[in-house]
Amino acid sequence: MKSSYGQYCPLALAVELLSRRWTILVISRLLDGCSQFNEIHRGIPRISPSLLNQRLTELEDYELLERKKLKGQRGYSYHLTEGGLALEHIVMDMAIWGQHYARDMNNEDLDPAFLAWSMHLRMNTEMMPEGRTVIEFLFTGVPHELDRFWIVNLDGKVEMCLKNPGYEADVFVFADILDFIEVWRGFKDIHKQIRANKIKLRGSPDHVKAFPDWLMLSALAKYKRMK
Amino acid sequence: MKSSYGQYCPLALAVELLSRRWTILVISRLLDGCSQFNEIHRGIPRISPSLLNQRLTELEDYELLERKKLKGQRGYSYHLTEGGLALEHIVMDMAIWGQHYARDMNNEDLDPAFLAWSMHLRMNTEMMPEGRTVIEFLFTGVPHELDRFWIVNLDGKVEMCLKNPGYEADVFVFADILDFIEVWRGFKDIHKQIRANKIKLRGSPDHVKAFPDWLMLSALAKYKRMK
DNA sequence: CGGTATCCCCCGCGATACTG
DNA sequence: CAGTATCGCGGGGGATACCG
Repeated sequence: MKSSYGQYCPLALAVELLSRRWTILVISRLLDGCSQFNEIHRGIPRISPSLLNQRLTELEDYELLERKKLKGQRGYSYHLTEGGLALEHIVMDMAIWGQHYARDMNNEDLDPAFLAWSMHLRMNTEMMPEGRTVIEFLFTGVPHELDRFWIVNLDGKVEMCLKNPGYEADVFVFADILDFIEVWRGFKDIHKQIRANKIKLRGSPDHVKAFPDWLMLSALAKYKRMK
Repeated sequence: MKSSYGQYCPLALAVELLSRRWTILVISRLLDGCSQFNEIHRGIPRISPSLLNQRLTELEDYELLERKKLKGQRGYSYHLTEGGLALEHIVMDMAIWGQHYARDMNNEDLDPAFLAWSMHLRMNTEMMPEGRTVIEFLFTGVPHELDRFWIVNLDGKVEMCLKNPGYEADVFVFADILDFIEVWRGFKDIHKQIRANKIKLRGSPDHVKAFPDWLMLSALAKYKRMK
């Protein structure tokens, strides 16, 4: 493979693999515990299946990943090896660095599918009602096909839906996607944004009041932006 | 720039910049204290000047790097900003990870120019004679044009030469480049390799005896290979 | 020395369709 | 669902020459 740098330097050897497009993101999903193909894919919606498969194969070739045949169903289960797991603190530090210092977001970066995926992993189900709770998000500032999604909590098990799940929503959230993501990333305070009418909630008063506590926000929200 | 991932995810925003070819290596040289163009270039011999300049410009655009006009001479002085310096532990951890887990070297990775550059930064001048000491390395296993280089210590100031510096060498080192790099990286013991005749030294007995102590080896040599 | 400018090739990647 | 296969393009980057 000609991504090589022609140097024995350990940093160059590391970067040769890690700097391939999507690779770090794939590893990040694996570190998050995703173990099946489509599970990984949902967390990286914009990679093509063929390229995802290629990346997984490369990681396997480098012995950072093992793929095991699943019993009883098609497909494989993917798990990082010791070498892959050893990347955890590097990937986390890169994410924190990104939160601190990476460029500002622009409109191209506001993929709702990824937001939905992130959110469904970080709902504070302890604070949510028992049984089924359905939240419908309706965004402006995104293409029509992606302007809404649903988060469904059923007794602690949270799912995301990009298509109408068929249940009536308990809470509706209206916002410009940028405003919402700024809250999600910890740049703005949700209560202020609600008061400023940047985020509008509809539903029963109890639910609407409780809603802000249902969101744990991005795991990186606690790291403040530098400069 | 279309290296974007279409995600607001801080990790994706970080990787979008950091995973460009050569970028991490450029940052690494800057972290090592290289501040001028050709100084950086010597530490990354295989990048083309135009691409190096492009990478520096990108880092500047992302405000990780400042270029200041030099007074009294052409060119600029390059310095990492706070955001760039904040990458230090990430880059170091990646290098350590590479030493632990990256793929094995092969013949394509054994660039003598880079070895020379690495060595001249890590000579133990305290252990070397006063005045001028010239070491000539002669390697097998590399293209003829690059099969020798010189390391010159003059009272603690070490320079590397890819062309004959004109001084008679005090010590000659003959080795296959792979054998030598395995020592340099800490995979093999230099004394054993000398005894096994894998590394041959010629010169005055005092110099030959002292030579192993002149090398500090790679800064990563202390990290042992895993698996 | 310290960069710029140009040219062109190759292949990485995106898109899409397909299959068990 | 869990991947495979194919195809075509765009531009990233390698090589090289140039310039003050």
